[in-house]
Amino acid sequence: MIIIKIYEKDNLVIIEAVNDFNIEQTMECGQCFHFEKIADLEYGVVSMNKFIHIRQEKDTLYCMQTSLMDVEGYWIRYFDLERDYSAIKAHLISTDERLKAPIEDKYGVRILNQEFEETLMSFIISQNKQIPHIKQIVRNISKKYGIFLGSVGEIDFYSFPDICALESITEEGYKEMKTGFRAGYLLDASKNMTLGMVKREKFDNLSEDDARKLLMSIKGVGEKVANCVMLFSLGYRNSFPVDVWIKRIMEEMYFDGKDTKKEIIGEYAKKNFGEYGGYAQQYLFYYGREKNLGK
DNA sequence: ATCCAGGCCCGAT
DNA sequence: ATCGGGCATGGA
Repeated sequence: MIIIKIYEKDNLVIIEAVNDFNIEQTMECGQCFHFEKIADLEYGVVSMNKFIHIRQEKDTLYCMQTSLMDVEGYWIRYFDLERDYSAIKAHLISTDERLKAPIEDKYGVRILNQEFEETLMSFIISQNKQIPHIKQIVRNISKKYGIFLGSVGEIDFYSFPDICALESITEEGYKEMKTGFRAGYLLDASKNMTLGMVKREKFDNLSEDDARKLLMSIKGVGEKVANCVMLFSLGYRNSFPVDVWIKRIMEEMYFDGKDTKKEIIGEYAKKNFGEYGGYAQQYLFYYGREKNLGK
């Protein structure tokens, strides 16, 4: 049972008694590309035409440039603060001792509930790119096609274009955003969304396999991107994306350092981590990437 | 300079 | 079914 206290004071929204949460770990672990670090444990975050300026001190979150309504109605769920991560972590460690170090080191990671459209577009952009480049492209697209939401010092924040705004972007437009060969993929994704073949509501009652199949009907969306979208925006917390990093990390930790196909790694995760696969993946990914595991 | 990045498509076996 | 080359762009 999770009990957090939310109230308004001096033009701030304060969230108290938050456990298993670290704003830096949650933002920097690689699941999200639309935020800026302001200072230690202080971030500006954009999602769904909303902006929040948030600072953490121990188990208290100070929310600025937002409202009580948005914190209660949107950000609590965005940061996944209503979920009992102590139980999740205890379960994972009890099923696999090897997860203990990653989980204890990255104790404050939470899987965000991100907006579907932006997440899909962002992870299409992510292929064959490094995280800073991905952030830069998302920033550029938002600045050109989104809406100004606010600023902190010199840093301006813009919304990622909604479906309506996406409709106006051509393949040339995406290329101007330096998306390279992904421009055609992005166009196909936005067409699928504006024409209604792929939209958020369609996933409400879809099995994991059907959801993945639907996402992969978009050109430029393979298994890895589909799994990321499912995990980070559609609530499929069992989804275990296997990228080059997770492949290396899993080979080192679970396959005796031997070259192993992504498919085999995915099957291993499904069998051993089950419903908690997504959490395991994120602890392993963040921990392993920072420690350069397998390289 | 060469290599590679939170991959995927496509054509050749 | 599986494998490898190619792909835009930018940083190490």
